[in-house]
Parts: sequence; C-alpha cells; structure tokens
Amino acid sequence: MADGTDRPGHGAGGGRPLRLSAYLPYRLSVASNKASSIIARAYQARFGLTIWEWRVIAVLGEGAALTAQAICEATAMDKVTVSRAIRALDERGLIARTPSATDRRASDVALTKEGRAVYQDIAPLALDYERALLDGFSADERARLSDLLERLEARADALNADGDGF
Amino acid sequence: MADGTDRPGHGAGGGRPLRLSAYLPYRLSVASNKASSIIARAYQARFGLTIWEWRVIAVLGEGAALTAQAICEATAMDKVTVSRAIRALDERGLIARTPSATDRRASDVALTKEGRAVYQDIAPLALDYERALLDGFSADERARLSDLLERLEARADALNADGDGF
DNA sequence: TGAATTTAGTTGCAAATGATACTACCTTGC
DNA sequence: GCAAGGTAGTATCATTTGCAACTAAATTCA
Repeated sequence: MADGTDRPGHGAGGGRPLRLSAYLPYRLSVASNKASSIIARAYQARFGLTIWEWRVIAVLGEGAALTAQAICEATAMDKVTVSRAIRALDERGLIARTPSATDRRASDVALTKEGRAVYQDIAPLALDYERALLDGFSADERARLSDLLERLEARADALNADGDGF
Repeated sequence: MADGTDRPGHGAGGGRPLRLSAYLPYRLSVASNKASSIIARAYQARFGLTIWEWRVIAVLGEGAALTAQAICEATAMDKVTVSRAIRALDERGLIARTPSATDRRASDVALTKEGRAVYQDIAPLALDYERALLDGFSADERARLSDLLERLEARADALNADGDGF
C-alpha cells in the first residue's frame, strides 16, 4: 500500500471517501444556515419576529386567509410551530382569527391592518436580501439552482417516503 | 382600489412579489431539512448519534486528531455544541482526548478503536444516502450544484461580514 | 343513528439549544 | 517579567424545540 492513495479515514470501501466538506447534505445545511442567519437576525432585531412568525406573515401576505393547517403546508412548518407562531402574532395584533365557516375546529387566519403594514415593510427587505445573495448569478444560473433544488427536494421526499431502509 | 391590478400581497413595490415558495433562503432551508432528516433519523436510530456527534466523527474519521477549535472550523458548529458532542462521544468511548503538547488549554481529539469502527459503519451509509439523493443528476449537474452552493456561501459570508445594514 | 376513527389545533413536559459568564492558559507589549 | 487582553474549553441558565397527550369537532361506516 505504499501508494499514497490509501489515506487514513477510509477503508477498503472502494468509492470516494467521505469528506464532510464535500458532503452534499452538509453543504446544503451550511449554505442554508448562512443564508438564513443574517435575515433572521435582521427580522428579530427590526421587527421582533422569529423566522417562523416571518414565514407565516409571508404566506398570509400573499393574500388569502388560511387555516393553521394550510399554513403548515405552505410553510413546511409543523403544526405545533405554526400554532405558536399564530398565537404570538395574534397577541401582537398582526393577525386575526375568524372561525371557519365550514369547520368549527379550524380558524381562518389573515393579516390585520397592522400585520399588512409589517408585511409591506418586510417583503421588500426580504427581496433585497435575496437579490444581494444572488448577486453575480446569471438568470440561467438562478434557473438552474432552482431546478436543482426542486429535484433534490423531490428525491429527498421519495427517500423519506419509501426508503426507510436508511 | 376598484381596479383589479392591485392584488393583495404586494404594494407599489415594482419588482416581483414575495412568494415564500419561490424564495431562495426558504427553498434552501426546506431542501436542507429534507435532505438531513432521513439521515439524521437513521443515525439516531442505528447508532444513537445526533447529527453533531455524527459530524464530529465524520471529520475525525478523515484521519487527523483535532482540537475542539479545529473541529468547530471543520464542522461549522459552534464551540458549545462541539464541546457537548465531544463529551458525549467521550463518555461512549468513541473518542479519546489527549492533552495538547503545545497548549495546555486544549486537547487533541481522535477516534478510538470503537469510534473508528463506528465510522467504518457510518461512512458507507452516508455515501449511499448521498448517492440516492443525487440519483438522476448528471456529473455536470452535480458539479454545477456544488459550484452554485459554494458561491452562495461566499455571498452569504460577504453579506454577513460587511452588510449588517440588513 | 351512533360508535370508532381521523383531523384541527393546543398544551405540558422533557430535551435540545444558545447566550453569557467563567476558569485556565496563552500572548503581547511595555 | 508582568499587566492587559485574547483564546480554549466548560458550565450555567433561560429560551426554544419536539413529542406525546389532550380536547373538540368532523368523518366513516356498520
């Protein structure tokens, strides 16, 4: 084995060795955290909003009133997190709940006037940040990134669904 | 406001509206969480390892003994998290600490025999998982994804560094 | 109909996390 | 060689998170 290829850290495994710094789930996690951290701090500092409260405001800002359940789906948050975010926003008067006409367990949640005002402040800032993040990416690269992320999500979903063999 | 063009959700802002489902930091976060969740559950279930303990093992498995500080840098974890992961792994006998020769505050951390055995089990599984995740991606697409993530990280770092205007 | 199951949303509790402060040690500059 | 400041790593405490259990209402189906 005097040939330098058999470095410590990987046995007879054959394929490429595991290097954390090149491992996709790790890379995704790091990129995601870096991308989120500034904006999260900004929203905390400027509006006193957690990232989950921000997400709820963002989807409600798109227009429609949504049930907590619909918010879960739209934000990829779980129902406990959504419940807590809704309560916090409600206490601050940024959203209002009205009993659902069709399901007495559920409420329709919508931004109040104040909530909409916050949204109007927040949205441009968020878009500015995204622009800054993608500065230097061509339109083609942006499209590719979007496509790759979408396919990655789809693969992960597929693995989550059946592949509990992992 | 009777004209239908002023849909709720974006004011006079001009550019594209904010849609959470198309917002890059959100997309990254969702993709990252999905990609990590299966593997995290697998490591928890099969080895009783948290994702941070796993990261520490992964970098130590690359060969060199590292100080906690070096592990922080290699894993993008903060020092408290690293400290806790090291303690847990130490208690389980998967790593050993030896006082650093050059700095009496620090220890060199390395995998024990048992730790290396765990690593040998873990690494192929992690690589299988990554392969499954990237199934259907051409070599070119993988390279592009890697490049895009790297540039994204660099942009985020730059914004984190100076752009506290956010 | 009406028992059994499912779903919407909340609550309580245990565990994980993060900020801060702390000890011990190192480094710098005088 | 020693005071002032910085760094490695740990401990402490408050907050956040996630799971499971719970209530109330809807749905299923015998």
